[in-house]
Amino acid sequence: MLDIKFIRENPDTVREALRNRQSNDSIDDVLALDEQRRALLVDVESMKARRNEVSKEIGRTGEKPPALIEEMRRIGDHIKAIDEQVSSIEGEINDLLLRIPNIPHESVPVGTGEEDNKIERYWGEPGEFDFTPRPHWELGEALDIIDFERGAKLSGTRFYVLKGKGAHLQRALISFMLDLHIREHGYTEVYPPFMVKEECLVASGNLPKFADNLYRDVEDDFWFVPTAEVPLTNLHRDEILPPGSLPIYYAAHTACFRREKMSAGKDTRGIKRGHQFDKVELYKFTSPETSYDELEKLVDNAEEVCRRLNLTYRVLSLCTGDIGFASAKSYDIEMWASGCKEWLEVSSCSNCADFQARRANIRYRPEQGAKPQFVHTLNGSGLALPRVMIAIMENYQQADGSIVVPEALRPYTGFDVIE
RNA sequence: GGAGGGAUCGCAUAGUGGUCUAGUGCGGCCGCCUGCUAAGCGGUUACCCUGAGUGAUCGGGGUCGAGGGUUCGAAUCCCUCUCCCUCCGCCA
Repeated sequence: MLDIKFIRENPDTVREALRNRQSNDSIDDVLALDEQRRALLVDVESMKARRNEVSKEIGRTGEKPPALIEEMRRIGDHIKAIDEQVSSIEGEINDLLLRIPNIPHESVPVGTGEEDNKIERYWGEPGEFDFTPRPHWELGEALDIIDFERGAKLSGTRFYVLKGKGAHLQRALISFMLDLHIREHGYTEVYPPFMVKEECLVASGNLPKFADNLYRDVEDDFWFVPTAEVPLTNLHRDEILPPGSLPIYYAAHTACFRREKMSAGKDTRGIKRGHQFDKVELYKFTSPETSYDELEKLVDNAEEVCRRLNLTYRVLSLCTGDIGFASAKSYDIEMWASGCKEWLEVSSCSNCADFQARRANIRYRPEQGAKPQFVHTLNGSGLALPRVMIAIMENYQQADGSIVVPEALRPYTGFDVIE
């Protein structure tokens, strides 16, 4: 969330940021409430000061003049009443702040939607085929490595079963990606819970606004993670990291669970958008000074996966109208898929600056004795499994319907071709 | 799921209604002393909100797991919750 002090002091900057995001949010209410709150505080705190003074005096002397006790009783009632007002106003302020999106970084292109995203670079060429390349759902069924029918039997629409070499290929990809990031890019592997408490999703920015894309267990207040970003953000919640601890790099493989209600009917074919999918996530805690450099490195770490797999991709810088709620700046990586002939989003890499850190109360001490500051948090997929599976299947397919396994994965699969 | 015990300043502990402005030890930091180191001595040691000031700063409020309650006054008494530990049950 945004700092109320920053909003108070820079209302026009915030309003412009909201406009650029195509957001209807207003900061007028929050500013008015903030002013009310501070006025009440001045009032109630002077009463508390008086009460403390008298209590101390009674303690010291042991005398209890009835008139004074009577005054204190009245002051006590006033304090209680105003405290209740303050906490109710603080609740309102907080509710409002939690729904205001992050301010885009100055380097983010201004635009209204997807069409204004800026293409930063391309890598590789769309493959040439001397036959008509088939979409992955046809290949997957023919090779008996994806079972859509039984997936639906078990769990309904948007579920599938990976089988045989299909399941093995995904597992190989996961190990390959994790090993790359851990051995060569300096990340620490993390295996987090897949179910977390509500407060974790507030900290990450998924709640209160995006509850309709989340699965939950009401009885025990467990929410299924929509991405490993959620538990990773919360790893250091309510901590002050000691000097010298930044940057911290984490990589985690988890399943991700999403309702995808908003996009009902969209992308129902194949494995592009399921309710459950696996992802290797990259996450960084950094100082504010380095976070934008760290974002570039993070994107490059994710791109390296594409390059090692020899899969054609492009990188987009998302415009103000398209970046996520918590993000100050985001790059998407899209892989070309020859069968369905589209660019598939396999990674979204974001610098959330101090937006999540403020919600999660994650700070660091720049040096011994210095004041704590909010860290910057960054996240990016490295990468999302199903769409990489699609790209491999469709781009590495042969005329006979078999699929060649990318060189880099063979140590992990033990087979060179799926046929 | 049942029974019991616990949560205090970075760590360890003291504190059972007012002199707690939370003590002490360890660790950390600064200084002194001493050829060096160690020891010793002295000082220091959290976070949030808010008011005044251009500012270094100064004042006020709050925080003893969280939230409520009793009281003029709560680390301390009462209630609810969370987490940890021990035992029993169940279980991969």
